[in-house]
Amino acid sequence: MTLQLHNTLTKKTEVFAPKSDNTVKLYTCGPTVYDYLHVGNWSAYIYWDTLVRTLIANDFSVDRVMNITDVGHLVSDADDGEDKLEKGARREGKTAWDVATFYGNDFITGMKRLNLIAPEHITKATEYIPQQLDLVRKLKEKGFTYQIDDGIYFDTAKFPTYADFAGLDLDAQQAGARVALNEQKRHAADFALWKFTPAGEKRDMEWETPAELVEDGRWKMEDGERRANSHLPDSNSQPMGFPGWHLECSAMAMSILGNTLDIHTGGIDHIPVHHTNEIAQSEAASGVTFSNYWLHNNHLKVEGTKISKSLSNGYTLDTLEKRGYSPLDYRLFVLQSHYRSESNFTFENLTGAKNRRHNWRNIAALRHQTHDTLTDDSQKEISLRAAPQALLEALNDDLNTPRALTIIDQAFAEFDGVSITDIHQSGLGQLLEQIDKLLGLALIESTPDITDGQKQLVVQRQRAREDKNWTESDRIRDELAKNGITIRDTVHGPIWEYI
RNA sequence: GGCGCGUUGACGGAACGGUUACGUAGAGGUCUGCAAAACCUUGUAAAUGGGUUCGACUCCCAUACGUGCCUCCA
Repeated sequence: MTLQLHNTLTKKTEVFAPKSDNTVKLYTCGPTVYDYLHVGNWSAYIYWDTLVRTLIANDFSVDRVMNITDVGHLVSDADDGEDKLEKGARREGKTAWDVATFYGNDFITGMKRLNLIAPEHITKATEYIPQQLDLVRKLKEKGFTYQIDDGIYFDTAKFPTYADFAGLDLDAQQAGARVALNEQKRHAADFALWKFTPAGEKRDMEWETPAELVEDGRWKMEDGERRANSHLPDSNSQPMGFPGWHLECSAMAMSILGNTLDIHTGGIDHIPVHHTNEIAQSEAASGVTFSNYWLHNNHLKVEGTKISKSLSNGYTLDTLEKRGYSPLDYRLFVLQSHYRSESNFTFENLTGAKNRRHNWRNIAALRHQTHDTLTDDSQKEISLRAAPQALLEALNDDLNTPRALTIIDQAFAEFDGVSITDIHQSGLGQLLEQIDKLLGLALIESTPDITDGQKQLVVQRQRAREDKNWTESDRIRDELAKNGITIRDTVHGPIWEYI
């Protein structure tokens, strides 16, 4: 089965093929780094990591850009539209630059903890200001922009297919809007490409607005005074400004990957605004399709409700670890749900995933305790041998991770009650490699062999048991337990496991 | 107010117009030096009400509940 993906653009599940050659140009909307990422944020990156791994397993090479939004993303419910980074800086008594660096680094570290493959390009919005200004320039030249007091806006009416991607009914939305619109905007859906720093303010992050982008006379008043209610600064200075949030993704994606991407991924919440705007500004500038496939992950709820600051339910990786869960336990938890389904996080559910991973690790440890059997061409272990391919097929079916986990359970179930000498070492090893390759669970890395000394103890304990020297055998068992090893006594002999 | 999505057993969660999903947890039993594991058995899931069909968890309609978006929010 070839790879099929559900494409938001066509609303269908389609066979995937990159536009040209074998390289997949992939763009993933990254985080805004004004705070720690919570479990909901991470779930998206786990799903897109699975996409990358599936592409690689299908012999594609992947050229991937992920942005880090470190400027321009405005907070909600604020008519003055404060920048999240600037707000975070005030909260912590730092500059916006410090805040962005701190949480940006935490994001990179978190990716490693979750065993996520690093994108080829991780780009910060602040490092692509010239490219973003170029895009504004191009849009202005083509007549897609207009300027009002607080910035340069994209005129959605000039882009007739604006509402198509999300299936929006713009008139109905405008009629039912809850918040007063910016009176100067021509349409409610118009969005800022470039915002001017409000008059009298000094932002941590701001750049000079190139003169040719600013409509003449808008900020230079004849009498030298700035216009009433204007955000523009005094007459003699060039207006300072910063990019609108949507602009960065288009600018970075196109300047690195070219005008047309193969796949663009992001959260389901981005469909009506952010991705709609990306498409509009990108295609207006380039004249070609921005991305051939769009993939969207559904949201994770926590204890049945939306993750929100006020509920303090946005658990971080650190919170999970303090409660005794590895990031990989969380990774397995996320994979239990399909990326397009809404899922629910509870610690009870996370415990289920943790126990499942623990059981899997002990299956993985069997490879240290068995050997290739000479007569391995028996009828046994049929699904063990078929499992690596079945696993890939499950993921090729629109990243069906829940089915992939079932396949693993069924393959592992063949070891139940089987003599350890009947387990085919290389067959098990190949399956483990495939699991780690596709699902990033690090089963091999997290299951080291025990030491020679510990192996000796296992043998000694077995001898003591055969001599019915229970005191000695229990003593050895306790000693092993101190090192995190336990023994299962089976009819076929002892098997060690991690506690 | 407008537009959309969802509702599967204790919990999580798939597939499928007719066959045990699977996992985690629970109960009973077998086995066992003890323990653990393993093995066997077990609970009679599809929000509610209609409809289509030989047959629906699966298709259609309605209701209830939950939830998302409509702002430069995400």
